[in-house]
Amino acid sequence: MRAPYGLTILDNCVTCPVREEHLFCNLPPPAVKKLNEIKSTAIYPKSTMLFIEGQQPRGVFVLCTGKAKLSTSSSEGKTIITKISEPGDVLGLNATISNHPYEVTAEMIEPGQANFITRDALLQFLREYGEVALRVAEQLSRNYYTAYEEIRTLGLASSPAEKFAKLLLSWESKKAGANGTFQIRLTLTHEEIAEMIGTTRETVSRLFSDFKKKQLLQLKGSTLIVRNKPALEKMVHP
Amino acid sequence: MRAPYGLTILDNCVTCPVREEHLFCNLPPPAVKKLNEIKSTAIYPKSTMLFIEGQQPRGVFVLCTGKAKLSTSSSEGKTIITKISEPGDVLGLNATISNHPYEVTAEMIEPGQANFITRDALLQFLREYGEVALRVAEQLSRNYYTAYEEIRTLGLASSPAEKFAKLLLSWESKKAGANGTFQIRLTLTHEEIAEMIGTTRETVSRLFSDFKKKQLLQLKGSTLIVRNKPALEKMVHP
DNA sequence: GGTTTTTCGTGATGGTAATCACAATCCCGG
DNA sequence: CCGGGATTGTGATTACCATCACGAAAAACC
Repeated sequence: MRAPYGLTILDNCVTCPVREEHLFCNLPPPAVKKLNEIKSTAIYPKSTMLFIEGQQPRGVFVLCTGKAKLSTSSSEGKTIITKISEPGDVLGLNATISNHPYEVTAEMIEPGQANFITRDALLQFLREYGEVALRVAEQLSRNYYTAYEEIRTLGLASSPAEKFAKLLLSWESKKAGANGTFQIRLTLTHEEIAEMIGTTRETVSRLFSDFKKKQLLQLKGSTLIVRNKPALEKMVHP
Repeated sequence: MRAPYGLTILDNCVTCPVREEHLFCNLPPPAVKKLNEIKSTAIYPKSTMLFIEGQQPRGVFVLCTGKAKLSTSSSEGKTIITKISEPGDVLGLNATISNHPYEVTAEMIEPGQANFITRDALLQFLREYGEVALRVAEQLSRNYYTAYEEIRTLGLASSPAEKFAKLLLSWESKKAGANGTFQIRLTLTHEEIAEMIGTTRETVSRLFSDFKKKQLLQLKGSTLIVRNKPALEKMVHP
């Protein structure tokens, strides 16, 4: 079974091959069966807008492969990226549950597969499987904490350098490293990084230069190597 | 029945004399009865810390009278106020439900009465009355949207003046006004306003001067009169 | 009522990062 | 392999606001 863009469709993708803390993982078999009935799977190319800030919620997307960026914009075109979603994440949950307009725009930045579940089907499903509703509440709560962390970053950090350091550190978990060193694949542009920490593209460029000069950082192709994690941590809590 | 600080204790305060959208209002009588059994009512003087950021959640406070400010601080002492809570608000719900540490500090800024419900009792109560659990999910979702609005304010507004205008406008709902004019009681210090919009006390002082000079604002004692709402709106969406 | 503490107004100064501008590079598609 | 749009590096300039500093005013406290 071949899909466009050279990606293979995963059949059992609602219960993605992902970590167990995710919303639809480790469910009782009947719930999984039902989920598979109401989902619709598709492959989305890069730059696809899954949904746009302000739209009435149609339902949720469960990301199986690829990445999506969540952002919100002002009328003047200024944009902040609030999250880079990864496989296993559920997009649009808040809006769908509360029936408020989507509060963010979700755009694929790496092509990938996602399952869509309509609002009606999801609500019906939740009514049927109460234990999943509880998981939803927990997920909403986690979203809330993420939002709060963003508030702390934007409101409490005093300089772009501090926010940049914080962002770098937040990337560590992905690939556990050793003695104060870790590396990750850098898939974001400077522009996008700027939108994540509320500064300008030029400032991000200069931050990269500075951090390289200070031996905090190293760039090999698209692999970013953090060489001095303790120093970054000192910048965040000065 | 007299309480300290010249306030009268309201007996039926879980179902406060407040608007209907609140968490514990319009419940079926048995639920109300149960609530009255598990709550404990007290009057808190000004400056009381109901709970502090980072503490393990003990339970929720339902504010009946008075006001509380919710804030979060960095290690260097910089503080942002994320919300001024009013009668009817439920404080500490997210932390209590998810059993994460309180993400904010709640401090009374006007003395008032609140009902405390321990975490265990609340969870037990929610298990017993499923329909209330749904209300909780909705409340969590509302909290999330509030947090998101804060992110937009901190991340997208370009100048302190814009944030200040936005804050003033957000105060309108309290007392519906007429033709582009409304007034409110101003109970916050300049310092606190600064912490709400992420700037300094001095800048807030200067903003008040500027806005008065531009006829946007007027101050009579502690009553703040907004004289030109359209102009403020133009500042927010330039 | 007088004293202390908190809050407020306003000037002077400097640093920092936004803005503008343009060249260099990278990267993808044909 | 080549061309063109996207991305990145970096200098020069400037505006804006944080910071410091201090006195005045207001509020809280005995």
